[in-house]
Amino acid sequence: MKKEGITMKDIAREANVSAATVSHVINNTKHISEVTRNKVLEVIKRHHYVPNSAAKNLRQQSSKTAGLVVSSFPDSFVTEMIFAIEERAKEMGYNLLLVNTNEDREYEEKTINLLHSKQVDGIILSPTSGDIQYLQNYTKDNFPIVMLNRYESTIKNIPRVTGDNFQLGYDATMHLLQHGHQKIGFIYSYPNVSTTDDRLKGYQEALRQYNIPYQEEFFVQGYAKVKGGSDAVQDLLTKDNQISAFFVQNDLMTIGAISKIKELKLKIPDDIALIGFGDFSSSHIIDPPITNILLPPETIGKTAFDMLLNKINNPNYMKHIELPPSMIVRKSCGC
Amino acid sequence: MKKEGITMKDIAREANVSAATVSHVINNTKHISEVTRNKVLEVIKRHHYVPNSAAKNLRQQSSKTAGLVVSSFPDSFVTEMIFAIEERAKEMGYNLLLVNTNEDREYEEKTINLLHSKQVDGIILSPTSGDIQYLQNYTKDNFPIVMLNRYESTIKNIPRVTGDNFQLGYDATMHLLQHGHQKIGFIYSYPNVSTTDDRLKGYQEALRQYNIPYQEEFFVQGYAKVKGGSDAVQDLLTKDNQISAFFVQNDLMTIGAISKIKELKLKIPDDIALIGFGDFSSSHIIDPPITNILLPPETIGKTAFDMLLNKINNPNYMKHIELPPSMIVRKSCGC
DNA sequence: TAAAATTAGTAAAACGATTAACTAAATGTG
DNA sequence: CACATTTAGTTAATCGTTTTACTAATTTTA
Repeated sequence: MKKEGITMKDIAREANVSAATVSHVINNTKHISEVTRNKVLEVIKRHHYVPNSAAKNLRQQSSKTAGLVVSSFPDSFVTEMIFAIEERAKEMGYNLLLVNTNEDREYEEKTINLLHSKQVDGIILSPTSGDIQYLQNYTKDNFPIVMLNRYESTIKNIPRVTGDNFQLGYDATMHLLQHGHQKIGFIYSYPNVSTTDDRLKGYQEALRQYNIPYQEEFFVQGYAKVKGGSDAVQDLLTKDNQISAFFVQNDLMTIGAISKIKELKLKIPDDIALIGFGDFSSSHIIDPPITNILLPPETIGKTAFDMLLNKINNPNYMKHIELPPSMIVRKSCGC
Repeated sequence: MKKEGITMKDIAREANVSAATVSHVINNTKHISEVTRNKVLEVIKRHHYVPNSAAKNLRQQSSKTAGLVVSSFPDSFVTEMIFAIEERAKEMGYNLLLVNTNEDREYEEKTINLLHSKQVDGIILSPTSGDIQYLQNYTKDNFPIVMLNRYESTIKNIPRVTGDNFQLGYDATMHLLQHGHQKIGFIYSYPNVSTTDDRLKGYQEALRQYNIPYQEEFFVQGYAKVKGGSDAVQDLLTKDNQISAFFVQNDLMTIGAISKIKELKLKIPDDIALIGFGDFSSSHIIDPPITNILLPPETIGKTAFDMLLNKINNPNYMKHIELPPSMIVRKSCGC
């Protein structure tokens, strides 16, 4: 499709000025007399002229566009982060190119390449698991990248904002331990990512303080949807029917877990206690209301964008930000 | 930030060929001998060279990027549509520039301008309420736009995919009427948009068939979040405590509505029946499980992208697609 | 009033690809 | 062998801006 649009030259001709003048009027890059300026603006308005930004980008080597690469999608925590980033980008006059890699490392690398070639000014990346050393190709050229929510511990030179997932795992587990639970199932969806790893470390540390040995079979993976939560509960209870509590790592799985527990005619929190991650909106009307431990998606999102902006404006910018978790105590934990 | 990247010329020089040859190798636009091709590819690989797409776009007048402009965000129906569109775009080799207008008409218009100037190949738009005649500036130049989910009835020449919201309103209302309800509250969030209007017409038509006069005060607006749902319920029950059923237009509001109903110590469905829109994942574990009427977000999303592609490839493409609603009957309706 | 400084605008060279039109060498054909 | 065709690659124009370096006219200054 050829879009034979109006160009700056056309505007210039019609306003009897040079293209340079039109450009200066549009960008306020030089003082142009009131009369000329108005003449130009009038022609622009009349034709609904908007400058071609491919040309502009090409010339300026910048696009006022940022890439946002997430590794998974419809879980309310991620959605809200995306929303916050979009909002912040908008405020700052940026656009956002959104890509979901679906936890595919290969695709992630291709995406970063593509976005880079699209002249985005920087990328916010929530990495998949797996080796992301390829990122060093970009960072060594100082191409601005910041890591969102997850990080890769071997890569130190990329700014990042994450939650304090160690603390999160620790707090949630501690809370359940304090209620007297000894066998606590840990249900997660993505292996080998910092969020899971750190929460597990927190979980282990809490157990250690209670002198309870860590049992690997209580650390169970499931598909990050409702079904995954149900299956994980089933799996865990089959392994050991003494398990009396679950700590579930995302909202859909939490729903699945509850649904399975109810299906098994077990009572929450009397037979099984439960803490879920993230404050999804239905938590408080579910019976019993769910106790959640959470991180602030909006803050994480906005911070990520601000970091990216800093990195764009200052190649030496470097910071690792870790936000603390908080807990909304309702009934499912046994309180 | 200047990114002094490697250009095609650099690759050409190093491979001892012309830039044209490099381009041909990359794009397979001309037969190049095996030996030259490999030489070029080797140099490209060695430098991690990726063509500058600002230049490419400028030259080709196309960007393989589509704009996606939504009017609101974190409600699972919209999220899933976005997800589906992103997925389809990816399959088709497109990228997506995502903007949320937050129901702001002015901003919507600015956004369309901006995206247009960014050389997107087309735009998928879920319009705000209000006058969108400005779109005609684009359609008359055959700039590809398709309307998603909502439409504006005065604009006929833009392809669109929506749900059959008349049927949806009709079916939901009918269902409640069949359970003997006479006074049914209709809780919505966005006025003057086709989705609301059409559902209302369906609601009215159903009432008409039962010879029940339409009462405008049962048609109540609320903020599209949990709180909005609670407030609307409160508002309606204050107006008329004979109201025995609610039809709620989005997931978060449904949750708010339930929460308020429970707070008032009313039983669902005995005292108050309820049908919500959209199949959010917690519907079935809420007590009682919620009856939902819904539209298929994935189908709508994918269809929208396919339509856009059609429109991009054929300026005369024109179609209005309307997808039928379906109902998931659980307990909250009184079944 | 002559020189200097300011103002208002322009010409033309980028930016980095694609692609139509061309050339030169190699191969095929009668 | 002479001519046509195919193959492999190149040259240079082009896309639509921005921006540096320039000019010409006007105003200020001494």
